[in-house]
Amino acid sequence: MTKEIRKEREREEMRKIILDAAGQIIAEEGIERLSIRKISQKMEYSAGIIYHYFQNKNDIIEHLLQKGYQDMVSGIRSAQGEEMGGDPSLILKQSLQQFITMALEEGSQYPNVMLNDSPAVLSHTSVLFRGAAQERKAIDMLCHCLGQFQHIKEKDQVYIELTAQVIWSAAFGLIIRLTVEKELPVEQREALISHYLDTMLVIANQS
Amino acid sequence: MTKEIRKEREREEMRKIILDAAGQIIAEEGIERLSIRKISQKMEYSAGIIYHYFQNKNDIIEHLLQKGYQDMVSGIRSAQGEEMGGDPSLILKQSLQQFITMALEEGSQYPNVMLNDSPAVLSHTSVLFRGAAQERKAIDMLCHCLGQFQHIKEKDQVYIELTAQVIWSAAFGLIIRLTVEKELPVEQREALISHYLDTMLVIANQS
DNA sequence: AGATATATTTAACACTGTTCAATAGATTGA
DNA sequence: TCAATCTATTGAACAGTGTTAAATATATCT
Repeated sequence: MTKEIRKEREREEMRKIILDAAGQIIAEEGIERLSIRKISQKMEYSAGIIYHYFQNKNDIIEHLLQKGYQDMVSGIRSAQGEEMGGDPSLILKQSLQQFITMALEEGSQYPNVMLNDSPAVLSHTSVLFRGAAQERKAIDMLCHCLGQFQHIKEKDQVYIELTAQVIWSAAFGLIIRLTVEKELPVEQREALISHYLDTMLVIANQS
Repeated sequence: MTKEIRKEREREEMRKIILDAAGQIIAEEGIERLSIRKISQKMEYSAGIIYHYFQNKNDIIEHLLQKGYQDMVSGIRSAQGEEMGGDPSLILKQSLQQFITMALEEGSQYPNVMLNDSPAVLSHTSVLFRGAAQERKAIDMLCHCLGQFQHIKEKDQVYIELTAQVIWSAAFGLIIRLTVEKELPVEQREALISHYLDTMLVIANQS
């Protein structure tokens, strides 16, 4: 009995070793330079073994992204947990701010993982949506937040959902933009984020 | 003299042959399956020759994307050219509608070129921004359009630019979303686009 | 201890993008 | 027209890729 548990734990440890090695390589050279052989080399194992722990290279990348995404969602959640007098505007603003900040950090920590500008990558942007049961959580949090605005209370659930989706998509587009356009000066980045937040508040505050 | 002209024309013809072959392969199998050897095979030339006409594989892809982007911009321009009584709301709505429609078409015509969900691709999303002097044109058109709204007239140029950027980013995020989430039912897609358009109009119509 | 199952390595396969010396073809000058 | 020059094109090679499968080592169980 306890054997299976230990075996499972060892298996999980090995998976972590692989993911860590991959994450390190991505951080160092970018995801487009990630290769199975490089991972195995960094792990000091042979290349073939990786396929006993992951289906393929994509599987590895998706696991990395899933984790990044999870961090972001829990980041938002903690932002919503903080006391701010129940003011929905403040909560919304803070949550979106937190989301964008974390996404951008994630994207510079694993440069070109969340999003990328090299030939081999923006591929994985998709995982932000596709793989992500986490995404649904984030949108639900947005819906809940929107439901607390005065004028939105009168609308139906579909309206709230659609609005959340639009706000969410807009955040996503902004993040891609800021990730891709590396040469954009800091003050312009901040102005853009700030204007985005203001604009989303306008949307939330009036029909 | 005329020799150089003809040589240049032949060179351009060869480049077109390469681009067409590449575009065909992408349309058939997706960009992640595009390879130099496949292009050369479809052209019925050897692989090496391609490097006499393009620097590398990316160069080819960027040329394809540049073209797609150009089409989109001129699509918006023609939408703005149409008569609609000078109503800025209508013009804005129509332009954004046109942009989204064309981007989604482009993305299904060259599946996974403009955007992609496969491991190897969303890479090229970047070109929508990076390579694109065209993008600036589109944003300028947006700014011009926004400048015609009553309450925006009073704001400064920076405000207009930022608003245009936010609207643009939001469109982009929406396009990615709709491109990636292939399984989303048509009516939901349309509801999302429609709500996006309404929301952008809200932004344009009040501060 | 031997048998069984699992972890790991090694070697191979079929690809990839890219480069470069060799060749074929056209263009030029004498 | 013939040789020389230049350019387009080929074919082979290089160093790499993801992935698979048989062989081997290691641990587990009877």
